[in-house]
Formats: sequence, C-alpha cells, structure tokens
Amino acid sequence: VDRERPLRMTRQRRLILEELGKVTTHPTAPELYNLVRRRLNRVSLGTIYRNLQLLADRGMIQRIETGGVRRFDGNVEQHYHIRCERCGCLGDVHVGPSLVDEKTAAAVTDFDVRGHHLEFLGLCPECAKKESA
Amino acid sequence: VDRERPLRMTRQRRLILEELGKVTTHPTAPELYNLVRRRLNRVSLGTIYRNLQLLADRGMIQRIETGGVRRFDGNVEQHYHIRCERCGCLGDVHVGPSLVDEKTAAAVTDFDVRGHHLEFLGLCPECAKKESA
DNA sequence: TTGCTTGCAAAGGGTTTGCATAGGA
DNA sequence: TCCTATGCAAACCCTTTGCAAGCAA
Repeated sequence: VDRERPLRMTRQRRLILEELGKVTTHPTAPELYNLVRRRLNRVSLGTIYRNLQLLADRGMIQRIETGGVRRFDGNVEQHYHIRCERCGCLGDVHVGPSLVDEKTAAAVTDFDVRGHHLEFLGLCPECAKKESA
Repeated sequence: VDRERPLRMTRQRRLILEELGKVTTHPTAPELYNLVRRRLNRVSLGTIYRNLQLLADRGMIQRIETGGVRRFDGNVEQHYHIRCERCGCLGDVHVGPSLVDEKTAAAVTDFDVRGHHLEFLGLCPECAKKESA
C-alpha cells in the first residue's frame, strides 16, 4: 500500500474532511455518508469508505476500531476513547500518551511488543442519568 | 437479555466448551466450528455462534473483540492479549489486572468509567523471525 | 490530456435469525 | 411431556471491489 501517493483534492474528499472536522461524535462511515450527502447529494457510500481508508493511511484522520463497528476521528492527536456500554457512543479521553506500560507486558510474552490499543468502557452522562432512574 | 437463564448441557454445548478448553489459540467461531465438527459431524455454524454468545454472556468463556474478527478464550481469568500485526494471531499477556489506571481517565471525562479493553500489538516469534530475514 | 476518482451495483466476509424438528430435564 | 436447542438456509450488516464515466491537475 503506497501511503505516500498524493491525493487529489476532490469535492468529495474535501467535504469528508470538513464534516469530520466539525463533529466530535466519531462517526461511522454510513454516518459520515449522511453528513456529506446533505451537501453533495450524488455521493456514494463506496467513495466514503475509500476515502476514509486513504485519509487514515496518510494520518490525516484517525481510524478507531471499537467493538465491531469502525469509527473515524478528525482529531489525529494521541488520545484514548471511552465507549458507552449502553448506547454505544464514543467520548474522548485526553491523557498523556503513556497510560500503559508496554515494558511490563513485554516481560511476560514472547511477542515483540510494538504498541497497544486501549479503550475505556463506561456510561455516558445521558445513560448514567437514565441508569440511576 | 436474561443472562441468568440456565443452560441445558447439550452435546453441542459440551463439545464447544471442551474444545475451547483444549486450545490456547483463541479461535474464531468458524475455527471452533471445524474443531467441533470433527467430533460431531452434524453440528451447524449457527449453533456455534449461538452458544458462544450464550456462554460468553454467562462468563463461562471470554469474548475477545480484536480488530474486526471476534475470537473466544476458554480461560476466563483476567489477562490481556497481544495481536501479531503480521499474521493476526493472538497471544496471552498474563500480568496483574491493574495495568491501566482508570482513575486517571475518570478525571478527564464526564463518562462514568467502569472498565477498559487493552490489547497489545506486536510481532509473534515466528513473524519476528521472518521480519529480520 | 492523463490517470486518479467517482457512482453504481454486485460481491464478500462475518454473524444473526426464522422456522420446523430434535432432544434435554 | 414441555420447552429449550438444533440444523438449515436465508437474511443482515458492514465493507470492499469491478467497471465505465467523470474530473482534478
């Protein structure tokens, strides 16, 4: 995969980046498709998927693998996420990048440790409210 | 979802538990299907999926969500996993349960933090060998 | 003009589900 | 016997892909 190949700035591509920059909801591809379609009614889902892939490969957006559904984040700075166990929504967790000590893991596995994925689980404010009711 | 409803110990269910207990490869549902089918040729994939779901809901086995494919682990004790970035295989990482400090996360989110998913990434011994060649 | 991009639709991979039958307790 | 569980196959969801036409550079 040539992740260095320059990308043409097509209307579709630009709108995807713009919409992703506007929200903090970490949309899925179909969700983003709906956002973009409001401004460009002849866009296709396939184009959304293709571009999210290309943009993520170049580090222009962030791909979030979270329990089945893939989500995307316009914020490419290092941060973690927390998923609501009730409604599935995703929030940001802005902490220093070193919440996990990979050396500890490296000591107890014969794998060569090169990174980690960390996701928190919990309840979003809305669901916590409903829960206590 | 009534996670408390008792389960009948059918032949299929028992074989799934037995096969899952034998291996340390964290098989996917189709992989387990092949294992079970060796001993019960009229089993169906749907039954495997249904049972893995039911057993995981009851904490009798562990469900592992790992980058797209779902895997299962007969070992329900707390431990982490590490995924090989090259071949996709999964290894165990047996460390104390507190590799992640949830309080730090709780301090910077309005979610109610209740847990976390942590997975390490790296290279398995076999792939590391190939990589250096 | 060139060849990357797109829209469309079909294909793909993994998982779930409806239904009539089988079989634990 | 009663009702859960199964086999089978179709349905589903999400994502990828082939192809001819479109459009940035």
